[in-house]
Amino acid sequence: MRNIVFESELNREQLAAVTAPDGAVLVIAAAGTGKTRTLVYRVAYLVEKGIDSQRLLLLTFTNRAAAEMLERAQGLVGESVSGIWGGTFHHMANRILRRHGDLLGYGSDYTILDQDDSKRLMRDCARELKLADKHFPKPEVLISLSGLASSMFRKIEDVAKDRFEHTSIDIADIARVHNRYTARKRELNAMDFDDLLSNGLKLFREHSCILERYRDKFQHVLVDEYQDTNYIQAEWVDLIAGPDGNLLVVGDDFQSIYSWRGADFKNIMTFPERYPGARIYKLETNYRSVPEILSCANECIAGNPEQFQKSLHAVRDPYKKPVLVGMRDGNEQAGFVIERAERLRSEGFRMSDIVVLYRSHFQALELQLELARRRIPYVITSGVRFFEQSHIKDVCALPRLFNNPGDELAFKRLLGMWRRVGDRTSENIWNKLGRRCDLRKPATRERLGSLLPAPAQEAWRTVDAIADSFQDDDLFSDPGEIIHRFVKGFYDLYAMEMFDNYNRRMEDIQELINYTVKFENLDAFLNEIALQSNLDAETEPGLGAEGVESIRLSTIHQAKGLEWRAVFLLWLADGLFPVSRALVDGSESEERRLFYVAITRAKDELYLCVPRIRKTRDGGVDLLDPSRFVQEISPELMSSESIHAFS
DNA sequence: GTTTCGGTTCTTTTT
DNA sequence: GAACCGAAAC
Repeated sequence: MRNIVFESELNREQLAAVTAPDGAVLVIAAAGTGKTRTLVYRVAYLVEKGIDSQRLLLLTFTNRAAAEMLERAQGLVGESVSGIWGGTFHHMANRILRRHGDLLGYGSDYTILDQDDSKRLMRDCARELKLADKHFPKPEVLISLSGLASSMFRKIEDVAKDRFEHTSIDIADIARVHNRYTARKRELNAMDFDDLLSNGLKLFREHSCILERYRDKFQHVLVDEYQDTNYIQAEWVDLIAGPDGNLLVVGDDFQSIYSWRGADFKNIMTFPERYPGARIYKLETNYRSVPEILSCANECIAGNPEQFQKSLHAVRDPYKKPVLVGMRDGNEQAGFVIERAERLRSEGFRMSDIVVLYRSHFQALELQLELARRRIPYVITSGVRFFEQSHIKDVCALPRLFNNPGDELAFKRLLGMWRRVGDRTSENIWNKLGRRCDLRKPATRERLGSLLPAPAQEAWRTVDAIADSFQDDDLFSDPGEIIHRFVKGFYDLYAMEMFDNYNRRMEDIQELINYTVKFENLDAFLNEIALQSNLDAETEPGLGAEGVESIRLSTIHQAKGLEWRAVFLLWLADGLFPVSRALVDGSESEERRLFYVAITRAKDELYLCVPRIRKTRDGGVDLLDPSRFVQEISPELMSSESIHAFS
């Protein structure tokens, strides 16, 4: 362990927060003020003070944030932080529920429904109740209602009423689907993401002995991005820390961009009331951005007068103003970004110093095409998450079923790939097998074979052979080997027939197999992938799959907490950003916070792209107004450019 | 009765 | 792309 001189490695604001005495601590950390640094040094400080790292709990919102913090902490104090419990709220809840879920009536082998699973399940419930017509809310909407109900501890009827008060939607129908969905999850011994949190809370509320155990275990609780906590998460943190516990939370109300999933920045605002003795520290010295960018950010904050006003103090030297770029359409925008990125590169920027940010995934389409055409390497944090792609879920079905013979969804997914087996057939067979299917038992496999229609026999034989070979090798708990043999024996051919981009998908699967090496057994692997959204979160930022320096393309949400030397912000037009929906449902101020998050990602250069027209689906064009967020910034704070590539 | 196929439509943000 | 829908095929 190297000798850390806290006084010289931190500024006054940071040092005060890092060395804060025990008890409740609130750190208000504006963008770019060294929030992560502060948390990491706090961990180091506690460890140096002699706190056993196993008695630290570090909660974050993303896997990436957790990984980064643990890594940096390890860099500071070495292996002595290896025992720290660090991860997302969902991870921690899962870890605890695996151990004590039986108290809530869950088997310890419960499955976690990812977004795709929940959506399908919800869709099936709606169909079952004959509520799946055009005018009924879509599964995603129903999921989010259920989630809001659970994360705000409100009745589904009330949540639905807020949303559908003046429509023809029958609230009772929503409740019926919701109840069916809840019942189905129980039947499946499954939890969706919201259940992990609400059951985590329920466990603590109803079983004080368990709560005591964890409260004793964790001497210090640290929470990152506290402004994004929802009701449940805040309550859960309150419980595990205890009223007199050592709880340090870090956040910035102005970076609260998750209210649509229940986050409530009142949690951070009311923290001092809930912890009357709490010490409050503010970090306002911004090390990241040049003053010109910060001036724009500060004007943006003023757009939300109902929020706590703050100003970022710059320490960097003046450089140049953010650039407001007017262009005709998406193609010109793509052309501009590429042309300017190349120029930046010739000025000494690395490709990984550059990011392109946008409100919604589809807004990156034209740019992606253009980058691909010109063979410029880029990485994108894609809309479809790695582990939710159909081919990945396909090859995980068999390992899942080996691991948990009661996993109905995995069973149906597996059989669904076989010829002439669809929803109905797999449902019937599942019932005939007694609603579980232990493929490790030869007798079960034989029974399954006898129930299948003739065209599916061939696929069954390969699975039978795989299971058989494992009997000898005792490889049932090696996920990589299961997937490998499944692909070799069946999926390879299947994928070739099914997908036109067969090659790319097989590369993904190979990557998945490599990824399994990290895990000791099947259970650990399956547990992880349910809560992991992307593989590339693990790889070096700025590097593509082959380790090539690349430009990153990302939604603003996914860029939170990160920084780049140059930021391009696309589609700054009213209706696109802010999205039109936000303007009717009153979330304009959240969009403005999102805009703030976007511009504060930039260290040196910021390009605000404002296209004037957009092609509509039917081949016409939409005239766009520049985003109100851009118009709110005083013109003299920006320099203007206009692109006329084709005129 | 089920599955498969071919055409059409849509795309906010994440664990 | 992928989810959905209706029509054709098993």
